[in-house]
Amino acid sequence: MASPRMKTEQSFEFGELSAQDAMGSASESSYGPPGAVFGVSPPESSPRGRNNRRRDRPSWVKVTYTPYFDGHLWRKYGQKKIKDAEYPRDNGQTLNGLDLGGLYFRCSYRGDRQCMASKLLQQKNGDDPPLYEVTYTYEHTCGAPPIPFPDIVAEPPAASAEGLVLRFDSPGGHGGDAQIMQQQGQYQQSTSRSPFMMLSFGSSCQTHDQQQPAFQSDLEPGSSSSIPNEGPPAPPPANGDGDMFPTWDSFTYDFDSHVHFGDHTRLPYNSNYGCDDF
DNA sequence: CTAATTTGACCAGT
DNA sequence: ACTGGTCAAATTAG
Repeated sequence: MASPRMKTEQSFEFGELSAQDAMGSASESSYGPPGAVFGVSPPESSPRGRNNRRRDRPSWVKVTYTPYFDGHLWRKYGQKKIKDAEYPRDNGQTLNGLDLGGLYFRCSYRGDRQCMASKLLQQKNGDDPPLYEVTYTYEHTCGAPPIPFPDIVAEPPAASAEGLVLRFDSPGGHGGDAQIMQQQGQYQQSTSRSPFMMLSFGSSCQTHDQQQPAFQSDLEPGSSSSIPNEGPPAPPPANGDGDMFPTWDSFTYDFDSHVHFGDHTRLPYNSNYGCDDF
């Protein structure tokens, strides 16, 4: 074959979406595009850009400490050193000795469900617990509900302590709480392959039924953001079934005392395996 | 063996 | 022309 590249990408257009979340400040973040319109036609047209100009693509930014834990399974499909990126990635570490400023991920179900959700990770600062800016593009159309995860409470190292204490509180009492002492720039790596931070918790992943038609998200329990998607904004905590968490992607950063982010996910993008393993 | 990750190249958008 | 974003082949890990 002489066709080296055959790309079949998205092609629907959106009005205009810009990152209005956690812009430069880790005060709040949302997983779902604040004003995005979902449920658009599937991709089927110009291969790589045409109707879906980069500018027209729905995207929203999220600042988090756990870019890899957002409740969805991602597959890395590329990385690029962004010119403006000052920080390569994890605590100054490089991937295979490579300095990169952006990691590109796409939904693992893209091939199966034509889910074109993707995200771009960019380290925001070089702090000890590096802050990442995650630029999400397109909503998840795979229908895969975000994987429940306990709330994470990151407390800054004590006056004399050097480690970072991460507390995983389970909202619904899923028995998912653990304390991880993170030593200076020493994340626990699961596999020799994944250069990213991986934390192991003893939380049991719930068998998330596929009742969720489509992934939902909300900013905060208090602010009823209007997501023109469907269904009410994340219902109360997993009181009964535990389908979803209230603040799935809410994340509050308190420099005053501690970091609070309900950014839950289960496993690193490392694999496709869902919670069925737990 | 299968699947995911890595890496360089290519293409599109700005 | 440059940068960013995506793909696809190769490699590695599980």
